[in-house]
Amino acid sequence: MKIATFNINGIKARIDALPAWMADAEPDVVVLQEIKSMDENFPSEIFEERGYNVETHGQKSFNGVALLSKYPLEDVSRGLPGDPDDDQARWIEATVTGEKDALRICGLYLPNGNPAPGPKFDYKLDWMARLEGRARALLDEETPFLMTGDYNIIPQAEDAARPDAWRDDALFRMEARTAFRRIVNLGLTDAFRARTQGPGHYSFWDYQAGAWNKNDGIRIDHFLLSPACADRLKDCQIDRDVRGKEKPSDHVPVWIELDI
DNA sequence: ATGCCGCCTCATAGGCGA
Repeated sequence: MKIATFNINGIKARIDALPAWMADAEPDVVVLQEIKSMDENFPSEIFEERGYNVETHGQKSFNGVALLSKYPLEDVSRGLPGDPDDDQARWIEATVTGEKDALRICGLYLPNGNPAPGPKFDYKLDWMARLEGRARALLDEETPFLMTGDYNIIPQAEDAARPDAWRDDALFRMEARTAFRRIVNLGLTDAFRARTQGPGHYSFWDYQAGAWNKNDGIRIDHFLLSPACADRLKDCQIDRDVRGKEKPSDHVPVWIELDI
């Protein structure tokens, strides 16, 4: 089962590039972030015509996550538990069943948190505490699971071309990295780092200042796998070439292959 | 020190992103 995550930075702007990449990559499941669309305006038909089931959790103008899956999407749940006043659309989860086992797939768009310090950074840290709570709850269940999406976290210096430039940024500040590390340390596996070590692997390049041409990127789109899920990991890759194509998002897809 | 670029919208300027 091939599962991909992709922050598309607006479904309307990626109406050609997203299906083009999917036709090439042939993922079984796609976890989308920043659809920037309300549910009723998401062009589900485009994907349904290609054999995907579609579940969205959208909002107007900002944020928004979605699941596209060739397998049925069961027990769909929207919104990260822990704060009934949080109306930002950043979390969706569903169960898919492969040939061997069921898998709980959680799609997330973690808050950016800039400027830091400040209320937006506080919201990011609060959100990460809730994410840790959800991870703990899922670990108590029997179903293997993964949590994937745009984490807006640079885990280590090797995950940025210019780590010094990010030192005080909400994506790299110690409080944010520590919160991420605390979640991983529950027993989850960073799928990319389970397969590939060393610097120079990025999933985001800013539109500004020629970042792509200079390969001035950061790795902020991640797969965290539960122990039972990590046992099924066959591969994890970043589709970096997508950044150089026509009208790209500033993020590229990251995908895993699971024997499940 | 800031903007760079590109997304969005009760748009044509301003908020947001990373």
